[in-house]
Amino acid sequence: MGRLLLVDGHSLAYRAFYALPAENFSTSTGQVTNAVYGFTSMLINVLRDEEPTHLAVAFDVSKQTFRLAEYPEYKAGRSATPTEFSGQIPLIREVLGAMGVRMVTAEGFEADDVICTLTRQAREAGHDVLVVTGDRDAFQLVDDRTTVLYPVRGVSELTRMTPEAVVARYGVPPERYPDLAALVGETSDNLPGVPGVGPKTAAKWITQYDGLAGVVAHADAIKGKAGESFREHIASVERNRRLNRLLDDLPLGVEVEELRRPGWDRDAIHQVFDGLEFRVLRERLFETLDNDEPEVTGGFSVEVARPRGEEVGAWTARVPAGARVGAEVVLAADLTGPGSPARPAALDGVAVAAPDGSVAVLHVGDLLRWVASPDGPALVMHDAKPQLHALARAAWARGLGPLAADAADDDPTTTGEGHDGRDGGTGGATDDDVVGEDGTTGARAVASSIAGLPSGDTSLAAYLCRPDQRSYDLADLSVRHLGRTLVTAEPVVEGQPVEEQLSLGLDGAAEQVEDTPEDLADAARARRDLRAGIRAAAVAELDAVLLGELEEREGTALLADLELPLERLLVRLESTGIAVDVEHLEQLREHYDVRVSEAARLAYAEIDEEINLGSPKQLQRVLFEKLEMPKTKRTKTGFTTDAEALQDLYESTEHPFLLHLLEHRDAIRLRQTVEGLLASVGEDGRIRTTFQQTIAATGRLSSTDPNLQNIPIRTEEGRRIRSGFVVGSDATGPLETIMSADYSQIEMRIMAHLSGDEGLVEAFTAGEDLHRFVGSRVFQVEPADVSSEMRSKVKAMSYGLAYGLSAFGLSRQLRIPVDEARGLMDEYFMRFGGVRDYLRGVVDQARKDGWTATLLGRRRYLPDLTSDNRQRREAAERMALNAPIQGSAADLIKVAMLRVQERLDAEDLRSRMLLQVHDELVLEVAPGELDRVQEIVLEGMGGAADLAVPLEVQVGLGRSWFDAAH
DNA sequence: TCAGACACGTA
DNA sequence: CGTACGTGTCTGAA
Repeated sequence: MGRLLLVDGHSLAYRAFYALPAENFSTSTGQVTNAVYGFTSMLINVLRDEEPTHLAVAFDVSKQTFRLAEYPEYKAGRSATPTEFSGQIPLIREVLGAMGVRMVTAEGFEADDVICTLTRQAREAGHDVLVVTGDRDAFQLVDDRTTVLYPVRGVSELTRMTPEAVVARYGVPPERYPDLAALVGETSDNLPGVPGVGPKTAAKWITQYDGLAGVVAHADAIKGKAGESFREHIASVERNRRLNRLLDDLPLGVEVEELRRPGWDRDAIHQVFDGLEFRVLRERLFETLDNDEPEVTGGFSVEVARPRGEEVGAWTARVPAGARVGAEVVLAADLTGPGSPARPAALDGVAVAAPDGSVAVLHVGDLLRWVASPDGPALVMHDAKPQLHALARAAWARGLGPLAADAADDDPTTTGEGHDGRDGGTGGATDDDVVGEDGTTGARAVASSIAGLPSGDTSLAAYLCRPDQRSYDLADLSVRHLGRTLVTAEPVVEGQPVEEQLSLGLDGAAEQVEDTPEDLADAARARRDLRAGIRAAAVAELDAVLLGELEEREGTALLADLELPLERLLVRLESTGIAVDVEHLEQLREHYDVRVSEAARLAYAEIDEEINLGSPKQLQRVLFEKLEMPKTKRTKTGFTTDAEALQDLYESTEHPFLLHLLEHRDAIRLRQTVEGLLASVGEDGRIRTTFQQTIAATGRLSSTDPNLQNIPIRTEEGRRIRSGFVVGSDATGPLETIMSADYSQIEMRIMAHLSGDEGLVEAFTAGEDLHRFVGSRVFQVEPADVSSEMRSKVKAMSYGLAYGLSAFGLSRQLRIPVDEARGLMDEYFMRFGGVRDYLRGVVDQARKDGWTATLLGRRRYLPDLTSDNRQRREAAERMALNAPIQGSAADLIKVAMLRVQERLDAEDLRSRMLLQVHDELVLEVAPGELDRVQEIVLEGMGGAADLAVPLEVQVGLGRSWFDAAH
């Protein structure tokens, strides 16, 4: 089932022509291009926003139509088409030709009839249809699966005409629209309507008499002047109706399937756009195209060598010192194999792809020695963090001891030992020792070489280029940026019969597989080598392309100096983990469990039945049907039962069920949180999260598996969970305390810095409570006279501003009238005009450039800022307001993390960083190091940037995360 | 079994 | 009709 986009070429070009000032759009040769520009721009927007699968543009071909034959005055009286316009039609056709868009015409008919016919065909084929036209006759096509996008205000905005929208605007359903138009007339077609009859009257009649035919039949019954006028003009009304009926049975000789969106001819587009001197438009077009399936040429074909001993040096010699090589670890078995969720896999070497295209799988020891040597390469990986974990485990397991990059593993039983059995099972080919023939010499160099890996990471590079993408899958990037498919065998999965897996082979082609166990194991290993080899080769090529792209976006330093070092630091945070008091958590679970049962029991007693309290559907039945409570805010599937709504309901009904329900919700959630944490405690009593570095479009980290960035803190009961995160031990012995350090009001400080607003800057240097200070300005009272109510209003507004909050939103949040909210905002902007100017400027700049930027130049691209769809556009505007602020805060804490770790390492301290929670760092401090660590943290965080306002850092200490909070 | 909707925790 | 996330449950479709 697809979506067909049909565009009325003439109608839109015409609109564009009159909407855009010709003098601003002409090429150096004097060719006027305003219509071409407006038309193309609109088309790109619609392609981007609506993502049609099929596409055609209809044009009128001749003046001689059946309508003209019936009514010689049809469309008469139009002023002659200016030559500046008609001259642009061939250019539009050129653009469409280059884009491979099918153009459809029919001799003797209008574009509307073509569109109507194609609409019918597409509907019969089961497709949805979108029609873009400035001709209102098309409204008759609208139904639940056909939408007309009708331009308003030139071509800058399109109105979505659904059946509901047609009814709302004209008072008649879409199929009756032509009846209405026949009565009212259509000036642009020179079809006069009934004098004295406007849309209101026409709609009334049509509804009353069930259509135009009924109106005509009852003509004599219609009273008044309008009725009289109608009777005099019945003939022309009926003629209008004949003329505005669109034809759906033209012999076009086109099948809908032929309209499937074609592959793009990039060269042709470049040529045409060069001629038209469209620069920005070309970028927008390619951005849109790049989001679609690009054309793909061949795949990668590599020969994978497995050099050993002497052969290793021979192979590595082909790589110049410092050259960038792609690398991908070869796992002895897949991580996702059945029954082994997230179990560390053994390493069976590392595939490396040399600049000359040759690929080898090196044993871990050989690779690390090579990297550590003076003529070692620069390794580039894709999503290096999990691979670095595997490498570090492998090195540890081979007797190298904890690595600098991974010094926290103090329990060898969790580090990847115990996979020997599997190695044996897949061929017995275990890796050789990291330590070479020359004994332990060089082990230290090898260890530090891992600490410096990787030199590049293509997933980070891709993320910095386009941080809004959902995933940075190597195969997708390869298709998008290299135009090559990544055909790799799926890794052999543990737990499934190897024979079955291998019989499929690459590309599903049968492979020659002998059936001795040794042969099967060799074949499985060869497949894993090939897979990793192909990926390494892709990484090497992708690296070059993405570095170029990143350079254009001025993000090279961000990658090299921030994200890559941070990735290495995150490896350490993740492998360190944070200690938990399991006993405490187990007691807490029991406690919450009692609360859950008790709340459920009381809730059931109130309603005399045992429903599933976790089912919004069942809750809706009980609340709104059984108990007949007032309806709450609508959701897609009914009425909301969220906590805020339940609280409101309680205030109006005082029904005790609601309290028990809220209590149940709260308790069940806390129990779930604790259970999740308990489930992820490792054998050493520590919890290890995974920090995602390429997920948040603003540049923040995120935490998963478990998420340690959303541990409760707001409620007393929830905070008890934080007491379960405690100070632990390392290999040397127990550490002393947990340290929590957070930035206070980081986002507001960034706002002050970026806006340069004098008042706000002063607020941070005045030594007064921020919100009290702001409140005194807004309400024009002495700071001491700012009431707590004033303070909380101002606080909500200040933070809301960074999110693009509207007066409406503010009124809803504060439960005050919209007018009061608006007054509050006006007053705020009056006092802090710099903030207003800044916020306005951010959106304007982003619309012009296409992106926002943070303090460190991290960009976020927001193409929807020019969308014709108001919802999308306004959503993008709010993102544009927030991205520089949230993103700059993310920049700062990342810088701070690196600064802090740099000092901890330089001074060889045992204390270590455990968690990052957006504006907070959690550390574990070793005995005797407290003062020094506190200095380092205060200096590292406070000095992360030199802003117009000071960066204030609060530090707390305690045996648990709760105790360390302040 | 999977995706979407809902609800809710954090900054 | 306030940004950025992750996780759990329920539900209906596949």
